[in-house]
Amino acid sequence: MPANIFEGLEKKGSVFKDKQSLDHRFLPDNLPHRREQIEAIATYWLDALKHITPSDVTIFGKTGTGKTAAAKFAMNQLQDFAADKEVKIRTEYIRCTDYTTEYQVIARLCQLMGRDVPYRGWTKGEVINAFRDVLKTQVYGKRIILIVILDEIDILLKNDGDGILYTLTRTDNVSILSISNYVDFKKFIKSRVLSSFRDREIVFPPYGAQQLVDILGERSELAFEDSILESDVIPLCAAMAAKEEGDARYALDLLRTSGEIADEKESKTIKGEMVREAKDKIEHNKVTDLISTLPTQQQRVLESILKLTIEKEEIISGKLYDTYKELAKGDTVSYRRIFDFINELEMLGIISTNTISRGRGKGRTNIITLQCDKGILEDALYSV
DNA sequence: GCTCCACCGGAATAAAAGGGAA
DNA sequence: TTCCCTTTTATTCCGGTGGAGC
Repeated sequence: MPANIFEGLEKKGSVFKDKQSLDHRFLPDNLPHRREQIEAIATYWLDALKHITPSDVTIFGKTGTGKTAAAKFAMNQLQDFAADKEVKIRTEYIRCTDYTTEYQVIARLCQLMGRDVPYRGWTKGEVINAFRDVLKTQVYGKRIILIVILDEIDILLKNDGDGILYTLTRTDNVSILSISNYVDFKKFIKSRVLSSFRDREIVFPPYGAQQLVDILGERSELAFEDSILESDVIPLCAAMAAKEEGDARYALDLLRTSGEIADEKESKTIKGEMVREAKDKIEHNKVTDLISTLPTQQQRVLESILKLTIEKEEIISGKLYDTYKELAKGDTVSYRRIFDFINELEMLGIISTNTISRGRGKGRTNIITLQCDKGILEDALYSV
């Protein structure tokens, strides 16, 4: 009987020196090709050091363009710089996928600033009052300045309306840095709020293949020992990610997964073919994870879509609902609900829809197409 | 008992584009 | 050919219900 099971596994060795630096949440000391954007943020925030509430700032850009990293980077720099100055600046980061309503965000802010607030039971007004009360705290004889980063704000606005912006913009020592994936997220903001939300916009363009190579290069120095990577690995990861709209997160994922595959195969080096393998694996995991967290009814909808796709039927919304009713056997929700599900599935990128009109007498319809691999979906759906 | 909020569905309204009138 | 009409469904609006934390 061998000793501890971990002992044997630990001895196996690994291509990684520091795997964490390939995590997309890892914040490196240097963000290649984002200096301009970070400086732009810093310029707007300069006011805070003079004790003026900075303008609100909005960052746009697709997934994996470094928005969150740049914002956090700027935030840390500001904190460092302000530390020994006679000005009290607080910066708080909130991801709106974790705090999905105005109430939750405000309550979270109170918590972060040391005021305990219950999750439920209080009215929205009470929480807002508590929040404003905390902000009255004076340091060096002046009020503190609060900079709130609202990451993925489009989710919050879509879910809960623009109340959060209304509240925050009307609190005078608060500045908002919002991060959005979509340029048109302002359509969720009503004009009465928009007038007080005078934001400066910063756009984060997708990374090009060469820029991705630079990023991966820096990270791989942290993550791997020398001469682990074969020369074509990084360019391959970069090229694949560049195709995915310049998504650096995806590029890092590819590199990390390739490394894991190398470990599994007990290979001393990472080869180009492993990147291709990694690509399939990531796709597979993404879909499987996503689907396992979906509510039952939504899975049924997806099942219906899969069934119709396999039968090579053109999927229109009416037919989809029929199929769904068949599959769900009585335990159904209304078409109204399915409509929302379809939207959510589209947001997740599993399906895509195209509404067309068939002309006079035939009306409108939605054509739905599956965006992910049939086989992967089938596995994910029936393996749970 | 109060509030928030996720989930739900009915009803009203908007939209697209082929068909048919001019 | 042009332009408006029709149809059917997409989409929005809005209010109800019930569980959960307090």
